[in-house]
Amino acid sequence: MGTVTKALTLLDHFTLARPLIGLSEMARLAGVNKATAFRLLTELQNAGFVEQAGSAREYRLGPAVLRLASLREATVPMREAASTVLRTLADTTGETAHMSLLQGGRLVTTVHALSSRHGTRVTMDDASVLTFHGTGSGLAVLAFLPEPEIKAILSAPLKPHTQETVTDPKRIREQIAEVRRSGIAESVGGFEKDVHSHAAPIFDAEERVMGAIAIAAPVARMTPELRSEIRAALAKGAQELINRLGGHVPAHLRPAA
Amino acid sequence: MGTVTKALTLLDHFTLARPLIGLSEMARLAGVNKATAFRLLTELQNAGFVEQAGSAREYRLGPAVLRLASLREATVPMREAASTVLRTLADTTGETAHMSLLQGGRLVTTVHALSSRHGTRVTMDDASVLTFHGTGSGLAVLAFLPEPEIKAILSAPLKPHTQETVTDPKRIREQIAEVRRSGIAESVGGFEKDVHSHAAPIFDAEERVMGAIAIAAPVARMTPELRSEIRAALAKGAQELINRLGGHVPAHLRPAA
DNA sequence: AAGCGTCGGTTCATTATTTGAACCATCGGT
DNA sequence: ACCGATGGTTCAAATAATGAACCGACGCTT
Repeated sequence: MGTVTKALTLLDHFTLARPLIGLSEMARLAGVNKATAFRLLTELQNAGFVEQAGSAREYRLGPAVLRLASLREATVPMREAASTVLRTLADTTGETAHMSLLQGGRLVTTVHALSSRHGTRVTMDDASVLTFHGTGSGLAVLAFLPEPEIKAILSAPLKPHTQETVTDPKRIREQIAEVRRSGIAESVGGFEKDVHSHAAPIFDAEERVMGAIAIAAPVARMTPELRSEIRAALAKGAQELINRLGGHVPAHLRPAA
Repeated sequence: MGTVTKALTLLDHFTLARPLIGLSEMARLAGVNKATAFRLLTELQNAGFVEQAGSAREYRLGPAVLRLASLREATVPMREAASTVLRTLADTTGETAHMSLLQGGRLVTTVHALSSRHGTRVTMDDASVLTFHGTGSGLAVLAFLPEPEIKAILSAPLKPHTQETVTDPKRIREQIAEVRRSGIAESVGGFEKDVHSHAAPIFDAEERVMGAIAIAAPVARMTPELRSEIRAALAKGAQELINRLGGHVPAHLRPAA
């Protein structure tokens, strides 16, 4: 692994749950020598990607990422496009909508929109990492990944998040076959208990899957009517978002739509 | 220079004016061998920091920066805090307000707020880089930087942006002395012609200057009344923002306020 | 269509950087 | 006073980065 990759990997260990990381802890998390971690963090710090916070000298993400994100958004206005689509989805279905994107082999939630129709709703955070096997979004993406990548993902150990998480590769294969037929993925309680999520894949200009949009509702509220409403809204929303982002649905999928 | 720093330096060459950069061009801009640029870009690409766009295979910033920015904002909600303060400033003064932050030795505009009171107004972009000598924000920050850094900045060649840009180190020294006295920096037409900008420094928890907030108005609209209104609003806004961000004004400055 | 310049990408021997075990000094808890 | 942890530093050994030259492809001009 190159040094640069290693340095950037360090940044992946910052999460919402762990926004501050000390030197030794970082070395442990990333599996590198403490001296190496120190040198890499120092370089990241000089570039403004991390900074040292407060008393314990722990590291956290720095302001440089804001500049880059601002530029990215100016170049590819994805957040903006997605958030209007998600807003519509959340409003029409009354449930929580979110978009996740494929980033370096992982699926990361990037934008979300909550509905205020119900007192209870599924809450979402941006920047959280989803699994391929346990979430609707994950299945939606997995179904349209190139076969070698599917194989790699399914042959690695699949951690169950809840008692209902499907971890048997064979059953997941069946699930993604169904996703390919219908264009919509579904997962009940696979990531968080009592959450029923539907998702539709998003494709880029080269017809590769780049992420998914999803709607997550409490299991208790799911009815056949809501289910078909959600699936219809998702299909429409996904198509619109793909258009806005300049993407294309693969040819072999279009007839079904 | 470390390899990581070199890789991150590549990212600095993406700007609003140049969001797409080809391999050879990047090598030229960054002053590295084409093979090196290729390897670094490939590593950045695998981490999602850049991606290859469209037909000419040019590179642009990737989606990974969005995740990091989202996390940074969750950890240090600076944009949010700043944008409410800037909103108030823009509303009370009727002019454009913006915040710039020190990042790796450069001053980068991070958030801005426009006023709708007048038909003409100064327009701003996020993520643009300001010079220390030609802008109000630059002078506000420069005045409170450690002496060695001031020296380094003033001994490098200072490019004039307009005919009115002050580039004589001696005169700049005088300007920042005045900034230290009053706490407010001022620059007329130094960056863009016909723009009169006022700025106040922002300090972090260790009393180091971390950036500035500024108000930019058309020269034609500047009157003694507006000027004192702006200076008062800026002083108040800066103090509030410093509080919200958990910073402290250096002890030797406080008596003056 | 031949020539030219540029592009993105690749190769490989040389070189310079990264690496990691061991080492400090410091801090908080027992 | 000790223990175990922390952030940070050192230096010889190992490894990864480097850059000149090269490739095929593309778009011009002649």
